Amino acid sequence: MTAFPEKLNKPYEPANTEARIYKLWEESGFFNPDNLPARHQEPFTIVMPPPNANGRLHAGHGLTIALEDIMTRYQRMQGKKALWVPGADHAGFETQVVYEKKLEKEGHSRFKMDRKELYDEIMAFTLESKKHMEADVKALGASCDWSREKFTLDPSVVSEVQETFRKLYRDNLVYRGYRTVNWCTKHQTSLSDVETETVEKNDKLYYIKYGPFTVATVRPETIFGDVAIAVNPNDARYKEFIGQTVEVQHPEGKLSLVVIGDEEVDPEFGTGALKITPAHDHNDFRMSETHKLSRVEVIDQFGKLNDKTGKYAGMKVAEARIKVVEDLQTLELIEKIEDYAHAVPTCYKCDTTIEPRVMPQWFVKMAPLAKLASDAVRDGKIKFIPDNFEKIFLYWMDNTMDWNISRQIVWGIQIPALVCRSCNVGVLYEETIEGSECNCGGTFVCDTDTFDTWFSSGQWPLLALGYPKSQDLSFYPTDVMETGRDLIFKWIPRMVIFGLYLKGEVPFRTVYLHGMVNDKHGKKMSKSKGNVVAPNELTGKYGADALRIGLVIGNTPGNDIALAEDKIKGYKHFCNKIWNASRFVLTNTTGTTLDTPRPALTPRDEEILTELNTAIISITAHYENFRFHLAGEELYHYFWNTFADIIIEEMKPRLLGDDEVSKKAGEWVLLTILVVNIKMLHPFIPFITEELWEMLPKENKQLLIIEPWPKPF
RNA sequence: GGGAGAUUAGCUCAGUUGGUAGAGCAAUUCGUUUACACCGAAAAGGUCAGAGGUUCAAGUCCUCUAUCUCCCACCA
Repeated sequence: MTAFPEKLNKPYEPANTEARIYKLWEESGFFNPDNLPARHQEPFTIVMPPPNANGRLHAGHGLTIALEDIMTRYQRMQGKKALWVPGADHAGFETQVVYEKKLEKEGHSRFKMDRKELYDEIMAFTLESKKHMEADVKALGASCDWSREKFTLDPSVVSEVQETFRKLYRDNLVYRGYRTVNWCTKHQTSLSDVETETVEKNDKLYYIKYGPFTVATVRPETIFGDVAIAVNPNDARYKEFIGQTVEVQHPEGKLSLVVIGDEEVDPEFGTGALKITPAHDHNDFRMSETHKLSRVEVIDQFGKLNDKTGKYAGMKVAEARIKVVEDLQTLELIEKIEDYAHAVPTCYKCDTTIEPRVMPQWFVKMAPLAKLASDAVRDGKIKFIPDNFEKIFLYWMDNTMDWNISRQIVWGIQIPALVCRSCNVGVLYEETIEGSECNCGGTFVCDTDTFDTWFSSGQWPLLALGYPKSQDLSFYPTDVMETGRDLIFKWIPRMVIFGLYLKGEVPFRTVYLHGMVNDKHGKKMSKSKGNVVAPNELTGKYGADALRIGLVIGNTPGNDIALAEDKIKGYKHFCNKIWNASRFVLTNTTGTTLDTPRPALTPRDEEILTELNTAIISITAHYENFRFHLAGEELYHYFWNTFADIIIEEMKPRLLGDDEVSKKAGEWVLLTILVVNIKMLHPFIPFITEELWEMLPKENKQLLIIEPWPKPF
């Protein structure tokens, strides 16, 4: 009856079993909900946040995969029609940056390459990297349905994303605006607000004598683009000047500037008088709209001063600033210079200071869409775990600005639009033909810009389920969106908005946000610090099971986790404990199988079963309420400290004794507890539990992955 | 300038609805008991940041303070 002992070699070696078990699952087809037994009716759906296809998985992905697989496996065993859709993200700007670095190393530059050539090269690179990423996901034991895998550049996805743009355009929710955008002078593209990072900088605040005023500025080099001086309308010092035109001097000549009164000017700051440069400052730009001011561009796309600046033309901003200040000092126009600490937006990828530029770009009108999302959340249609993220979400939705969705890079989904070469107006590609004439007399040409990555990934829950036609939309709205807490702004709001806008339903009912996975001292992992721990190294060393349970236990939602290798090692010991306890039970209960009816039990046996029931109820409740760290901990302690240390030890004399009745009862109790534990541990440590399940004595046994969840006895 | 989180054993962290503190790792002592030394047994270790308050009862709820971390922010 027992074919197992040879297999139960000691100690447990994950490397020998994981690949084999994963293959077994894949071949069973049970990752695909369509193949599950008929009793699995009610859907449970998670759409995987698509990892970037440009590299391998990092530790944060490990936690994502672990948590989502725990949820999926649990719900599958609970009899749900469980679907977990995997994916891969082309990650537009991110990938382009990765590839540019590669080109730089090889002495190339994307700016010297043909569009198509560059796109094809990045595509080849991405598709190759994608394979490694997928292998990492599989190595972690992810029970996702690979037959439904989507890539954000699949043709069907691309056309649907473009269709969404057309719909927004027709609904007057997307427009081509001529506004200041966040321009990265290194990467030569605009960036959305969430793609910039503000860093504290110590600069100087220059007080410049400016006609009858003294103005305070950190950017004297933009003086050539000044069109006005702004003061607060209630400021008694300057009131009389409002509406007048004053003459001011700068190193290259004189300017006539109108004095405007604007409530936004803080009389307390600096001198209370402010120079207005609409082409190079977000705030000044807005005032220029209110007061109908002209805009004079003096800095070009490379961050150099242009020919409107006389002798400064061609200088970079930093250099020009020094020169202009020197020359102003010579002219005795600098009143004083103060040290000034302030926050400056930079490109989140290269730290280059963002140069605000006025450019024609596509924008999504956020206010009406954000309202859809915040209303849905206020109505309780989406639950946040932990719940304080609801407040953060709502604050952001109530204070949103229009979203710049056009990027001047080739790697991404092209915007289906035509723009006029002379007046820069934009129209839909399908409505107007390339080369036709604009009302202004100019010619329409294809817009070469691509979408912000978050424009496509924002539609991910729908796209992953084959929107708009697929039958898989019966899985929408999905149950859980599990992702890193850093995506609360970048990604979550866009998905809620697009879900509601396109389908009229929220994309998910629960948002579960995990914290960042840091190094063992709680410090952020980074390549430069050399403290990066990759999941594939840890799975190789300790096994995927140990990594999974080690990542989840002791980690509460929303809070960061310190990933100590010793901890993972500790859980490898736990796996070994399970292995050995199972070995003992299996070799000492050969007279009993899982099909043996419940024998007469001793009072102590009944007590043990009552205790087991309590554990089942408690652990199941933890699973149901997303308290996976508690489920894991309780399983750990029940198995080790109660089952192995007490119950098994207590049973030894009975198993070795002559009382056959007592022996049979003991065998039955041990096997029963073992099976319940193997099942309840399965979502955390799927490989070792499936391997052990395979060795359990039972008639007509199927895979553990579809075994029903244990119920109290 | 706003907001969130954290402050519990040497280290990293749990502690779900309030009921006299827990885990992993580390450290101590003992034990080669035929599942497991990737083990077992035993012991040690914390005025739960501080101060008030509510309560029969507070690590857990309320207020304030201190320190740290992170996020958001177009006062030049």
